[in-house]
Amino acid sequence: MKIAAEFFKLFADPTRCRILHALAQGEFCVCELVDAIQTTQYTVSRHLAGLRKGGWVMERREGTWIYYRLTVERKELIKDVLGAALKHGLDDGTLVGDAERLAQRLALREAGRCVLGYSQV
Amino acid sequence: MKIAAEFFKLFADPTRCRILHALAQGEFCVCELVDAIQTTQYTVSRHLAGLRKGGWVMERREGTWIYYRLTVERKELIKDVLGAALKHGLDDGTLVGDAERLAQRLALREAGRCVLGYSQV
DNA sequence: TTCATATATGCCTTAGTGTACATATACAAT
DNA sequence: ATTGTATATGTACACTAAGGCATATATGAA
Repeated sequence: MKIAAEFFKLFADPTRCRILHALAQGEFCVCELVDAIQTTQYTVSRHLAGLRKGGWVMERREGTWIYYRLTVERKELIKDVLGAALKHGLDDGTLVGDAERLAQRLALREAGRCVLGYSQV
Repeated sequence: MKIAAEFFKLFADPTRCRILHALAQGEFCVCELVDAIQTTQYTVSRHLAGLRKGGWVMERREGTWIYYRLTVERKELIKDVLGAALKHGLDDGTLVGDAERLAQRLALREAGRCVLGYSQV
């Protein structure tokens, strides 16, 4: 039973919920997530570390950038559950905003530039 | 955004997850839930109090028994999300066992008897 | 009124968790 | 080597939350 509870715990935190929703739409590097989720780098990194340890996400290095994506085995589960919740209007607009910011970052990625949007050295 | 996180937090605890899954299948009184979930009375009562305050469940008194059920507005949301998770095999058998015990209690209810199965006076 | 059953709750301890700050590591370029 | 960028992590702190224990409340019966 703890399996189910552990699973739902993934979405029980706003930040992690936003990260998972972003990754449910594609592969993103940490700085892109930081920009989209509008939080600090170490917060995102920590959540990703936990998700990685739990086998929910995979990483792929490309230079200094590290791209994260949902693992194949769990991708559908996550998308289905998130979809079921969103179908009932559980998003207050935050996830939509995240998606827009992610789209903007994707444009920058095309230009080969990955600029940190957060102001913390 | 906190709305979604708060919602998923409902299922982030094994006991509460089992209670909600039980209530997703019908209306049950506290002692029936205690028996099915196999925990203490005050634990169930506490969770139900929280769920009531959050507007997730409704109560209906009948003598000394108090029957709880999911509120109409949120019933489908809960069932859909739980269903999506269970579809991917997230139950280790616990929820199935709970359902069986609930069925047994329903038989007792027919006989007009609601006996506490937990041994704590 | 007294007793039995069913449910709720105040208090406490404990475990878990999310974030902030600082720092460390990894890679690329000059 | 040094600098800059991107990411990870050790430590500490604050906060939440779940369960145990005792007790209170509510209803019904004798």
